[in-house]
Amino acid sequence: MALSPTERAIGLMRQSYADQVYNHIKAMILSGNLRQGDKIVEDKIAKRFGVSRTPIREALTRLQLYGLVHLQPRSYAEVVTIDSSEARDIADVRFHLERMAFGLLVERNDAATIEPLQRAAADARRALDGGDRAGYFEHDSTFHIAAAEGSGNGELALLYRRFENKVQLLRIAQEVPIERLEIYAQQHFDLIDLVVAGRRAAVDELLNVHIIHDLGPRSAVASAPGGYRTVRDS
Amino acid sequence: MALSPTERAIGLMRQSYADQVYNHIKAMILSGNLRQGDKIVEDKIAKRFGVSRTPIREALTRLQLYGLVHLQPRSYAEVVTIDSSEARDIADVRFHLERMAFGLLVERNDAATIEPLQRAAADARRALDGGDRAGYFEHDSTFHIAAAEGSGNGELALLYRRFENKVQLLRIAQEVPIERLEIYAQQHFDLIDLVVAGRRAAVDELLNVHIIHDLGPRSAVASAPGGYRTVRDS
DNA sequence: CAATGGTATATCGCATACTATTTTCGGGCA
DNA sequence: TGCCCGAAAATAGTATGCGATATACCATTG
Repeated sequence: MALSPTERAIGLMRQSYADQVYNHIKAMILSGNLRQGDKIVEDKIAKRFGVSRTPIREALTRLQLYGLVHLQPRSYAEVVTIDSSEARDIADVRFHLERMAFGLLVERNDAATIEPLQRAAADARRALDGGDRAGYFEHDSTFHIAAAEGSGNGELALLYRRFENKVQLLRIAQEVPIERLEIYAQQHFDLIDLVVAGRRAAVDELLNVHIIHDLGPRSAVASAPGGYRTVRDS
Repeated sequence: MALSPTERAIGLMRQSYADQVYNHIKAMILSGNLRQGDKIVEDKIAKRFGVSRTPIREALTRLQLYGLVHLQPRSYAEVVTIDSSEARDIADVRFHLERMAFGLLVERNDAATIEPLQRAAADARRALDGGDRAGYFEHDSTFHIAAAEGSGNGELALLYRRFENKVQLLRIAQEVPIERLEIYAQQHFDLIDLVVAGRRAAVDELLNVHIIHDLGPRSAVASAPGGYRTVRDS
């Protein structure tokens, strides 16, 4: 894994080993190659990547702070396991963060800001039509992250991007049936339409449906008049 | 800083050096001993603490992820500087997180959950009366963290505790005049009263005033009927 | 005197080695 | 047979050293 002469000659600043390892392990977790509860041993990974434990440890520290791995002091690390109660909590927090993001999107009412959402929504549908489940999840993430980014609030974007890791982990574990994914894919378009129409209350309601879906009752937003039924009914 | 025989004999599991250093630097930043933009050099800190750079680096990595320091690759680290635009963003995000927390508190309507808030509010007032500015900030933090903890949503509590670091950093930097702190201290009690009274809309409005205060216009929550004027007017 | 370039210094990134703790596992004992 | 204990293995925590890169400083030139 040492730097090749070519790489050095080109001189483009490569990522640090810690960065690369971080991205790789994260991808392994979020793609399901590493499952919840799987043991992670620094030495093993170090040998696998051909680097020392030092950058591995840094990567694991970051993964811990992003909530993807659990570091047991003096013992080994594990991929976090999310029980159903935590899943509820995550969905609730996510709902509130996204409500903020979409609220700002409605206020901005800017076509250029919406464009990445449309692209992601379209990509997600295409992936689903092609039976590419992992691809769908990818674009689903992109859609929601684009909303946070488009809000214009950098802190929200930052917070959401981090939080989204856990959401993705959850998505993997839940094994949602394909028919439900179809519904989600459609709701992305519906959300965009409602944002463009400036129907803030309806956006909130649909977001609640989209995010909390069937995790059971708790913390629903109060139903607003003129809520979400079929889109384009206004 | 090596472990004394006594410490080892007692056998109480001490924190790792990395933990201790993390806590110490964090405290230095949040107490104003380290100011925004101050240079942080691993080797210097290592020598100061009498440990090697390894645990220092781990601590700095964590501080970076909590948004308190900025790590410049291959160069030295700095305490983050928050400009006024970021300050706005932070306040906005904080408002939305706290609105969620207090909303759940209202729903729970549980005296035992409220108790820590009352204690923190009282402590804050006492500190302020005693002219203990740092003490006030401490208890102010405790109050809001207690709200997040009391929400019953573990993820929210986690997220908020992390986010609160930046809020505290901001508090230090802003040098809010003492008269304003007086107002904040009172608002803590008002918030509790509104929560107990179950007046959710009024809680939202007061939270907005309490958190966004005078940072300029943006993202205010819609004023609800029967909003916040003087407390106990219901 | 300002701008530019080059060299010295400061500082980090990573590898390696050692230590301390935890975990595992097998054998003796009730 | 089941359990406890101890030794061995596994594993993380920390120290140290070297090499790479960024920063700072100074000289040279226009």
